[in-house]
Amino acid sequence: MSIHSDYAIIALLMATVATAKTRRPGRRTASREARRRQLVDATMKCIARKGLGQTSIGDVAREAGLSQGIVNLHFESKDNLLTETLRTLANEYREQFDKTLDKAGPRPADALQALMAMDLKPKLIDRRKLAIWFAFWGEVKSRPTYRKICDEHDRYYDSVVEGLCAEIIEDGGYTNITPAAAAEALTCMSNGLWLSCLISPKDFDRDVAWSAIMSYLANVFPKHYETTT
Amino acid sequence: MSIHSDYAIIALLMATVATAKTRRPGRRTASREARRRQLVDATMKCIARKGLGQTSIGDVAREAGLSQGIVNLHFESKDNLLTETLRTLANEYREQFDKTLDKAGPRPADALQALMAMDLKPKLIDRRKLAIWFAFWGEVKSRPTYRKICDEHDRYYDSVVEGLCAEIIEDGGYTNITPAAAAEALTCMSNGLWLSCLISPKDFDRDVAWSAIMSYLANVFPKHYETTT
Amino acid sequence: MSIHSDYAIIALLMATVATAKTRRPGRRTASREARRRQLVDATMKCIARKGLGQTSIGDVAREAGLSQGIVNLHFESKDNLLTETLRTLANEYREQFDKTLDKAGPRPADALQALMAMDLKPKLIDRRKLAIWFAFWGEVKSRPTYRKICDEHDRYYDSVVEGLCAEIIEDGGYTNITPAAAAEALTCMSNGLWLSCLISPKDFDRDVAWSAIMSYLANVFPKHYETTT
Amino acid sequence: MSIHSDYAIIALLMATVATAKTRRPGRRTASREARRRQLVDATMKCIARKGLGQTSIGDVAREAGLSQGIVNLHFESKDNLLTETLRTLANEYREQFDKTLDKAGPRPADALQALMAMDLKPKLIDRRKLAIWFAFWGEVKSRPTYRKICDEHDRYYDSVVEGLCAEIIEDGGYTNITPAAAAEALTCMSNGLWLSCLISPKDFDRDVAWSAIMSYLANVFPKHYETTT
DNA sequence: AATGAATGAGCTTTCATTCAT
DNA sequence: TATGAATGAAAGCTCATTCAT
Repeated sequence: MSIHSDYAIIALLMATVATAKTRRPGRRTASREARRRQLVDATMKCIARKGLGQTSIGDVAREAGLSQGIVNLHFESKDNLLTETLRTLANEYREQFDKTLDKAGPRPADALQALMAMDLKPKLIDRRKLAIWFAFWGEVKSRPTYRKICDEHDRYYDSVVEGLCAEIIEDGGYTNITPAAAAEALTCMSNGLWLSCLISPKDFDRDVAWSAIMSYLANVFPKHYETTT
Repeated sequence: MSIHSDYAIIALLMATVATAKTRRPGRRTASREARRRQLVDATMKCIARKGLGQTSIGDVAREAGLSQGIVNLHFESKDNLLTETLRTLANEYREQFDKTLDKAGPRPADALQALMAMDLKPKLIDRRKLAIWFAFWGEVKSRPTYRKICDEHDRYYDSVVEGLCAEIIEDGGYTNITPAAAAEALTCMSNGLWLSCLISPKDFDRDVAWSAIMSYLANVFPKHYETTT
Repeated sequence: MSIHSDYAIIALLMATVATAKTRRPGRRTASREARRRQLVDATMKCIARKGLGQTSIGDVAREAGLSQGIVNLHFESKDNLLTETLRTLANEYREQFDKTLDKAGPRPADALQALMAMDLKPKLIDRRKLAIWFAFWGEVKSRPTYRKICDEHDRYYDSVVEGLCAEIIEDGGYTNITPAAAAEALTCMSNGLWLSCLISPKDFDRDVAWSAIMSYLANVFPKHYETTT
Repeated sequence: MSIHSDYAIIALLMATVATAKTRRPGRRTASREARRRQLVDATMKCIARKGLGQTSIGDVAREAGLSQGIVNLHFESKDNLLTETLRTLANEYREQFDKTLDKAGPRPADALQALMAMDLKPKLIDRRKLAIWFAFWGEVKSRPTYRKICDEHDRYYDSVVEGLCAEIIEDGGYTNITPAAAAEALTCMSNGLWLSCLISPKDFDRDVAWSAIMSYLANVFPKHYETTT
């Protein structure tokens, strides 16, 4: 991990360590974890294709090529499966996030740009994944558990971005903006771009999206980013 | 309507005029429309409280203080009710939007700021309303009808904002940004702020959100907006 | 009426005089009867098209171009409507039957042949009418009222046919058969032909059907009917 | 099988071999088939007692002593259950039919008489079974699937009877009738007798019915059947 | 006499969950 | 560990009937 991950580590400590599952050591554990992951993957496919409300336990089992009872065997309830799916989704994102941070090199400006770019990468912004995120966000209000997971996930993201902005602001001696406001603007832009991509996939233009982000960076942090209209 | 509504009118023409229903004049029409509206309102309340997937036709009827069969009597299917609800939600937003545009006065910069402010107004950004938007966005991928309505709605918003940005850019002779990129950045920020508000209501700070938006405007259009950190 | 109608009269007396409705004399009576008949006709169309089980009161009202509540206003219940429809169906048949008998002339053999021919007439044996008969027969077992009406109707038919056969047998001095058996054979054949027409409309051949009946008459009453293979 | 079954075989080939289901061999198959049959039996009982239109899926499940969901588990829809019930009814009849043909011995006249007798046998002509046949016939017009099954069933019956008549006619050198007409007359008489039995069970007299049929045979095929008035 | 909005019971169907194998 | 038959609660929808207008 690079130096910037310090923020990541802090954020990690802030967040409830929800992923620390009780892993019984032993022969069967691996197989058990594999089955769970297989089911979570099947769930994601189903949600992306049919939507969260239309995804039944039977669909998931069929998608995974297994039998009816399998989900309750491994997750005890549909609720657990969905929660686990959301957690996995968030973890996957975080892995990408941390990897991106690692690769970006030591300069905060590069790291920030790399993170913004990541959110627009075709792999991540593919509509199926977006659909899953929005499916869960759609239930956030009525499902405290989902809200909590998303909240942790967001806080982690925000804290890293805010840290990077703080470094850049300090480095550039900018007085036109606070780290918090800059981070808020950037993260919100990212999320908003996802919505555009979900709703108007045909009109969605990665270049315009990218120039929207870069125009912000170039105008707010002119010493660090060049205007490239 | 002020001068800025020209964009609104253009956008209006672009959008399918879905609301032009054939209303037979007569005694019962009013009552019938009122019932439909009553049911749509009840639906919104239910979705906000329990989520879209957990809202049954029975819940809606109970919320409205009417009988089981009432929804199918007036909407023929749950699907129609939900579609109508989304449409009503979008129409309500548009009314607010147009009214805001009207009140803002003749200067594009004022109009743009007023629109941004509107999205943060407690009344509009109240979590219940947000929850409904996200509930529908969560189904957009698997429900083409929802997608279409949201798409039209977004296009209207975008076209107006882009028009305002174009006026401002021309007026200020800005070369650092295109109208499209500025509009994309602003609309995405708005949507992203909604997500923050939905997911982290306790941490959501209207002032930070507002300064995020204003910092963008002040930096991108410095001749039109003052820095107010 | 011709002489053969004596049997008709006897049968008539045997049958419960179910059709004697309480007709209040007065201005509105005619209009009221007309509405009832209009609804009965609409019912027949619906049953022919969609089947008895799939015909709702709403369908009937729509077919008649009237409003929802009209059936209950004029018949008090769906049950009454259906019963009245069956009665009307039977009455229509009887009118045809009596008219045929009237036209057939004084000789029993001619009358019998004319009745048999009537059952095969395109107008009567049109599949829509058959469908209605079978729709009611299908419910006979579980609906005593239907059974009663059909029973009366059949008894009338049988008694006339049996009477004609008796005359023919006496006239020809036949010893090979009883009137009851001959009548049973003929009426059953008629009904059975209807079933063929209903089930295999494309293969149903009126000529074969007619020759089946005539072969019976020619062989059983050789002095009265000629073989016409 | 006796020699007469040749016709049965031909007819069998003509008919769509709908019963050849893909039965996966294995443990559960037997049990699954048994459940389906149990449900079909329960359906027959319900239809006989309450009529087709009044038979709900819940009634069938209760009759079978099982739970609500069982029918949709094994048949996927009520429609499938009813279709399967009709098919089973037709198959049962065919089994009886073939068995009767087998037992009747080599002479066509005997076989024909045995078939006619079979239709009047108390076991077969019991009103409950008749009610089921008529229940389905009542829906034939509006349900193409029912019509098709009944059509196949009838064709089989007809082809066998017509074959027997052809043999008898050739053997006796009869010129008074064609095989087709004779077969039509006989099958129609059988069906018509069922209707009598359904509608006027108290007046229905097996002896009269039988003498109606025999009178036909004796008069049309005098060399093969004796007059027994 | 006629309408059509409203009701609520009852239907078919779906589906999370249980459990014997 | 895995299966899939079975359950039963709950869902959406239909419809005969009622009733204010």
